[in-house]
Amino acid sequence: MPEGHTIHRLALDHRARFEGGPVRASSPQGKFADGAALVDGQVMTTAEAHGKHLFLGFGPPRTSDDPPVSPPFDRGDPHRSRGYPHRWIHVHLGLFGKLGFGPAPAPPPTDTVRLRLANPAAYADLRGPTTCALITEDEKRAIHDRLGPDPLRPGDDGTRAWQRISRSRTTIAALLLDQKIIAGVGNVYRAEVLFRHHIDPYRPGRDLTRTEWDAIWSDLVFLMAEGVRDNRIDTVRPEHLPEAMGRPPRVDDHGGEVYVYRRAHQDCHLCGSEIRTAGLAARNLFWCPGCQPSTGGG
DNA sequence: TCCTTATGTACAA
DNA sequence: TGTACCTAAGGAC
Repeated sequence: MPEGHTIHRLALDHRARFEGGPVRASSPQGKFADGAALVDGQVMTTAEAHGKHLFLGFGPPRTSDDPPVSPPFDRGDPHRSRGYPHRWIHVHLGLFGKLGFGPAPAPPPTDTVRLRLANPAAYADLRGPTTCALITEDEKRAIHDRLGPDPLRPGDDGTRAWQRISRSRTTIAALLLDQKIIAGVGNVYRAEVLFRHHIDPYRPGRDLTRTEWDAIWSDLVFLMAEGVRDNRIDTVRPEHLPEAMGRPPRVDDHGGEVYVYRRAHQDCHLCGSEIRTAGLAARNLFWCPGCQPSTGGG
């Protein structure tokens, strides 16, 4: 169930359990056997996310022969300043991938576990990723270079995205899923943020105003940070929650409250119109024709 | 037990 | 635009 918030949360969860100590790595499924063998016994130096991409950093353990490391060179990561090739495991969950954590002792893995990481206290099992590969620092940089700004990355802002959106004839719904333009937004946040800002998903990017885009960006910063904190997507404002409006809560396998995502043919919580759905670029789009009217001309 | 579906992406034609 | 890829859950039989 991965949009950007999931991946940033996974980076935090890896750091909490593994950062700074040696980790055992294995690939019970076998498809990542070579990569797992290369990082087995190394120290996880950090874990970070950009959009839906997860990067787990590894370096050799320090020994008593190693010189002490002093700031500012360690940057919290002595292994990267000692001339060793620092390695990364690049993970992309795709549509089906999952990462599950548990306390030690780890149970016997099933044969779908692509990568198991373990230390004396915890384990993590990766299943079904679209990508799990060992990469270099240069290869990692290339991935960052082809991704747009991420609402969850400190220091990123929406300006770079706006430069492309404001010149594009492509619909805003398609642009929001284009990871080169903005990284981390998936099908749920796309549908929900357009609803929250009353924007017709079919409007061309260049018909948005700067003010509208800035509001969308800052709303994504807010919503996705909440998503990291709660580990789920909730997009309904307090005054529109089931308790506030006296309607039954959503019964669904995703948990969070939403306005339009996967609510096709149901009534809009706010205006009562029937929520619509349509295929757009091989994904299901959801919107409310009442709250997100086409602005004419298009 | 089979079929469908899913919060994703890449590549071919 | 279509299709391939990866997994698991839920529903229909």
